Amino acid sequence: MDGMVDENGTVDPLAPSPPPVAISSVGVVTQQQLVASTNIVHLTLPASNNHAQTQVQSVIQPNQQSVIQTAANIQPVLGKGNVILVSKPNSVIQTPQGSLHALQVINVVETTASDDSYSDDESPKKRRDLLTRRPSYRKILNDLGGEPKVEQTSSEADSELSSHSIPYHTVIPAGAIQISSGEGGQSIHTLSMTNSGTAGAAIVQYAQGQEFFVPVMAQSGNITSGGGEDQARKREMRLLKNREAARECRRKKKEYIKCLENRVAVLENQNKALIDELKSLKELYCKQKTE
DNA sequence: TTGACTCCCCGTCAAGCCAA
DNA sequence: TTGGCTTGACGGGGAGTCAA
Repeated sequence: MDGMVDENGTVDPLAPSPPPVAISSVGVVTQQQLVASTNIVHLTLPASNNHAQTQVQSVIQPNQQSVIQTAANIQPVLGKGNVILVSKPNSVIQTPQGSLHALQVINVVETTASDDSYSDDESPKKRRDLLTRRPSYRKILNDLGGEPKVEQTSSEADSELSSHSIPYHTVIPAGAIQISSGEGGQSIHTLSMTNSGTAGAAIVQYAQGQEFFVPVMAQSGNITSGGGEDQARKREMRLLKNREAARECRRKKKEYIKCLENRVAVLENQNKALIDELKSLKELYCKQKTE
């Protein structure tokens, strides 16, 4: 993960917690996106004190205390008595300088069944289901809060996909259309539909810098002349949709793997912190014993 | 330069899941 | 029950690397 520091951070969980802070004192750290009911916390620290805007992301365990790791450059921002609010009580923020920042809990929305992928108290039925088939990446990522845009408007999807040069198709009504690509709407293509006289629609598939591909989508019994052609078109449609679905699925899978890797990093640091704590407690105990 | 190897991405198929 | 969606599995192709 960008900006995540794995090894430098140490946590002192025994550090005294500051008294509860009024919510009004939180102004310096802006929560741009804090999904209290999910496991991922996105924070954007505002550009201040000559610091560029900084993003923090952490995976919060559903039923555990959690650790938020930060990059080195946001330590000055975090170190001035600011409070980051998360929905999980008793969590800690881990920074390369080893500072501990107490967290105050606000707006707690308890996780519900959306956490069933990882929660400890799964019903036997759910557990059985998980053994037979994994939940979809879309569901997992929605649960994690990493993919809030389940329903995209077509324009959003257009801009996102075109910006990544992903081949993309869309179903459009019959008639002439204009498609713009690039910022500011330059490079506008006008496309006349070959089936504009029919009631059918067409599928437009395009990618940045590529030619248009405009197959005609057959309305059942409308254009086709025989069952064989109809079946061939149906197959073509199915393949086209599945192609898109596979692409999307792979994207989700990569995102899911990234989330898991983040979680591993967080847990490793948490484990390291707990080991350190145990060590220091042992030392303290031995010291007191000898006195 | 070339062949072997690896990695990544893609398209397709098939099976399971799920909402209507 | 069924049609559409999701995803694991499989194979192919392109790009990069490395030793011969």
